[in-house]
Amino acid sequence: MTDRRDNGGTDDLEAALRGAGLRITRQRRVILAILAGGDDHPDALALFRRAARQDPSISLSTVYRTMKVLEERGAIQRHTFEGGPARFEPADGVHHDHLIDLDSGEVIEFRSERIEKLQDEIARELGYEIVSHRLELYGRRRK
Amino acid sequence: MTDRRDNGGTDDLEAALRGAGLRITRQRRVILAILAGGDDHPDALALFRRAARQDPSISLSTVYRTMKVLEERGAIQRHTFEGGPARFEPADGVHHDHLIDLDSGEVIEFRSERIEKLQDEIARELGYEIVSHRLELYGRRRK
DNA sequence: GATAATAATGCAAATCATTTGCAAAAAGAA
DNA sequence: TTCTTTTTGCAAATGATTTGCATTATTATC
Repeated sequence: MTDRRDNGGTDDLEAALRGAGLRITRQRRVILAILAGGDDHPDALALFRRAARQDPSISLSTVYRTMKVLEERGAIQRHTFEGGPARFEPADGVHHDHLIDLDSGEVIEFRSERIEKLQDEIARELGYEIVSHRLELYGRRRK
Repeated sequence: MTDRRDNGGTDDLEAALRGAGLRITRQRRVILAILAGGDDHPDALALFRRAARQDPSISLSTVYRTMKVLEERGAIQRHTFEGGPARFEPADGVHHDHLIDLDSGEVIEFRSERIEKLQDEIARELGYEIVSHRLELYGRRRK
């Protein structure tokens, strides 16, 4: 059995993934724990570096491959903010949009029922059905 | 003097760019005309192919370089929709957001004063000042 | 219009983020 | 433990975009 320190509640996720036919490898377990543990939106390289601290043998390809699999299974969400590389966050189920701090790169999550509703209206008026959307605000702290 | 067929009103833009210290080269003139002429959102390669029809000597690097310069001067806008390469559109001055048809790749422009206002409110509440934003709806035609 | 100074071009090579082929290693089922 | 199949690490490939450099073209000037 692996160690029993708090893993941020990844056990059930692991079970779900295993149930979906995925193998829970040492590297996947490490990555899952990092995702569940952090509250930021790391990119593949950041994830790789953090993972490498726990398991120096892990490779960047594995991080990318794992991200792809997790995304397909709906376990994480991938965001590609202006400019930079893709950044990931565990899918908590509740949809939200993002405000990116242009100075620090920090990502703040928010949610607006009213905006969501307006988006639907607009799409409908144009004869479309929304499959997904992306709303990102880029700004700086007001002093 | 070059030919005098309709150029979609690029003359004033050319003048403005020249005034900003830019040289209006044969290739830039071609690219400008294409941008002004089409009402879609072509990517660099599409732009390159269209330009090559009028001037086979043009290179893809020049297209990229021109896009960068035009963007810096505010003459065009660059959009990077999910997945694909950057796509460009002449900056008409009026801000708008985009609805991308997932089946055809077609881009429909729209504008919602109410959404803009809500975005400002949200940013303000979070202690931020919006510098730019991006709102993209991805959907399919409702049948 | 000729000329000089400087910006822009084409090409190939470089870069960045990400993906992929492949042989070796590990996971899960039996 | 054994077998089958997935996953891994590594290196090489990819796709989009950028860049170095020698050459060419544009524009201000005479």
